[in-house]
Amino acid sequence: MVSEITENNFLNNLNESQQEATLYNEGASLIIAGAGSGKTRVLTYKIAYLLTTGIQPYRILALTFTNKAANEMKERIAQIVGKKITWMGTFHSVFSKILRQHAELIGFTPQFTIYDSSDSKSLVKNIIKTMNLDEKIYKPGNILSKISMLKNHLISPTAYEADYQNQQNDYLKKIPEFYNIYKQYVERCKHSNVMDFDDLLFNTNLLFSSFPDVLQQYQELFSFILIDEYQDTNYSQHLIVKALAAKHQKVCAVGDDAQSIYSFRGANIDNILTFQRDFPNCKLFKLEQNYRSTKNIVDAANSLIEKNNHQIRKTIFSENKRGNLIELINSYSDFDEAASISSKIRQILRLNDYNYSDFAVLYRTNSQSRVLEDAFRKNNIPYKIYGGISFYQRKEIKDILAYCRLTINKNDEEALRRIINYPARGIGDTTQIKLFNAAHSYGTSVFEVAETPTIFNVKINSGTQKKLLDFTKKIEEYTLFYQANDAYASVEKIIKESGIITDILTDDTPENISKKENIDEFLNMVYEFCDRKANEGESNISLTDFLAEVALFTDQDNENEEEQNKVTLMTVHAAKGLEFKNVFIAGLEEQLFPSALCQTPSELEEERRLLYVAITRAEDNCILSYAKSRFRNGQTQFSNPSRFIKDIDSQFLHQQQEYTTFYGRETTNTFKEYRSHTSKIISIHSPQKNIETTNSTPISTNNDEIQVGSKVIHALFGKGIVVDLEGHGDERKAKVEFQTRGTKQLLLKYAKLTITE
DNA sequence: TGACCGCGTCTTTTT
DNA sequence: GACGCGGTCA
Repeated sequence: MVSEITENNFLNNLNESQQEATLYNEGASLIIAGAGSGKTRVLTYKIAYLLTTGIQPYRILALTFTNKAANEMKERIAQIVGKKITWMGTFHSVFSKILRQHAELIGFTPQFTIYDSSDSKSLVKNIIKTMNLDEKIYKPGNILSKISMLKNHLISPTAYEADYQNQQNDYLKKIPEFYNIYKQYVERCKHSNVMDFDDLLFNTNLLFSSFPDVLQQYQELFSFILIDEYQDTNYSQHLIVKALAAKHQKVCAVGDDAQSIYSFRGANIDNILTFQRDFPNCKLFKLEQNYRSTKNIVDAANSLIEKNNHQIRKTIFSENKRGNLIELINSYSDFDEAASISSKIRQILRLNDYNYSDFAVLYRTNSQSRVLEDAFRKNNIPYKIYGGISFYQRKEIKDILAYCRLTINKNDEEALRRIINYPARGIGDTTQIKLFNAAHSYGTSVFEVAETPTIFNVKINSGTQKKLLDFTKKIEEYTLFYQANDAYASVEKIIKESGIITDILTDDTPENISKKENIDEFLNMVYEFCDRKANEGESNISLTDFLAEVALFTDQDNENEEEQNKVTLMTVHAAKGLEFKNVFIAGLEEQLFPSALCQTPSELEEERRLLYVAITRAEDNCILSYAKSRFRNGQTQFSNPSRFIKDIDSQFLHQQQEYTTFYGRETTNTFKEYRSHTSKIISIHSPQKNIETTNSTPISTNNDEIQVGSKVIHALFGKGIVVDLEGHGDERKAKVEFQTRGTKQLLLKYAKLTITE
């Protein structure tokens, strides 16, 4: 009865193609949903509709890209049909829950803890160090991303070793020891009863393939599966979906190939195409009407994305009003850019009925936020900032979490390493090395060795032994405590008794005060977590429950209430799925957007998609901006406008008159500095709409032109003469004798030398 | 053992 | 500019 009424009501809110996509539930379907085409709405209504057909809420599996998206969708579904679906969240959070249920089958305990990226990196570093390898050759970051890629393709160390080609390649790349690092990494994670982010997916696949009865249990449980943002899933995730839906084929993937921006994390745009192959009777729906943006914004975005070769062709259109042209601001410096954006925000606010929260400034890299923040503070523009150092990455929070982790999982090596001597308790490097060595040779945990060092033939003096015992006893005490108390009480006890709070309160430097505030905030979050769980009907919310989720939290997940009416600052990646009335995209320059690290055609296409995502966040106004010079990596660098600007059809663009943005003293300095450096460039730029990026003279000299004897200018060291050259490609170094700063070795990749004659 | 300093390195995006 | 590392000194 109730369901019929609601069903009729909510389906009226959908257009024809949205309705078709919502109502088709006989088999597999793929919904290609253009930006702003009401994708979330379709997904929400589809789930709501399924619930009205009698499917139980716990039998729907809905996978989203962020926890936040999941929570919002859950709430909306509850509003529409009054039912709460249980299995909804990110791949990582849903499958970590499932893994806990069956952890023992694959050699873990249900209390396994989760390594975040910095824990993983620290472990890799440690392995490299203990293997006596050179960190310059075996760069932990590179090694880790290679490991991550392998795991995302389900290539275990054993499988890696089995393929002779791999060793051959590593040998050629001069990292022959890679396999051993990978092997050790996996072994040590397992010994530590720990999974990293990729393991959550890898081990789910392992669980399903090794235990068909477990797989079958979930195949039967989930009678319908929906996945959002399919273009950003990786192979490992794709296989999980394939396995779970293999029997009933009731699966619906929603995505937009044009918005695929996570290939660096292993996401594969082709999963969308593979999806159709894996589910042969898959029905394809396209949502092409954009409800979000003005015609100009949609047309401009279309004209940009057309320049990509690799894409599913579709026609996104808008029936909204034409709207304003995309505006293009150019500035002399990043500093000016920030000032221009501030004054532009003020201007739009004056002329229209907007709030601060209707504005967002998007950028390619987090480091760009700094100048913007300064300008906003100066201009009294309230702002909130996402990204950068995550709350959970702050030292004081990680320290507390490490105590918590060790409390429930004594094998968690990175947690132990972090706190065994923090706060300082006289267990120094020498002792620690002895403990770790013994643990590895006896194949036991470091914690166990620390408890009873003599059993493992570790020779330490009685003083140190006493200190170790104090430490392990303390942790054991927390363990007993958490088993009988709730998460809040446990965390509170740990904060108070571990000595962390005492250490921070010893003196009241501003850093310590802020640390104290963060700790209070953290405790508050634990409280809210318990509160929320209690409201959801769970009792005995323990530290394990909290830890199981906290590792997968991100900053976006805990929006503050006070953050209401503020301008949003974030990276384009973080803006995925969001929309704002007015969007600024800052730093549209070569070397920055597209990033200097993206060189191959496919990488450049991803950068272009990234800009497409950025532009399509805008509802009413979209303003692009670039600066001629930018303070980066400790020095002023010059660059040309982004090639992507000329990818946008000029009929949708309005370029502000050149060089109108002068703000304050700093600008004048920058301007002078700029002129003195590049007196040529000023005349190159014609004040026309179309910007010629291809013909403008590059500001820094092509490195190949530099020879021994070349007279050069360096932005910081001034004039000099090249006296020696060595290396090739990115490694190419020049020895330069500067007139006033002596002789320096410079990596040409970074030095940006200019030949003067 | 810990605090501090100076040097060199490296700079993308994040579940 | 920020960070990590290694060396030095108390």
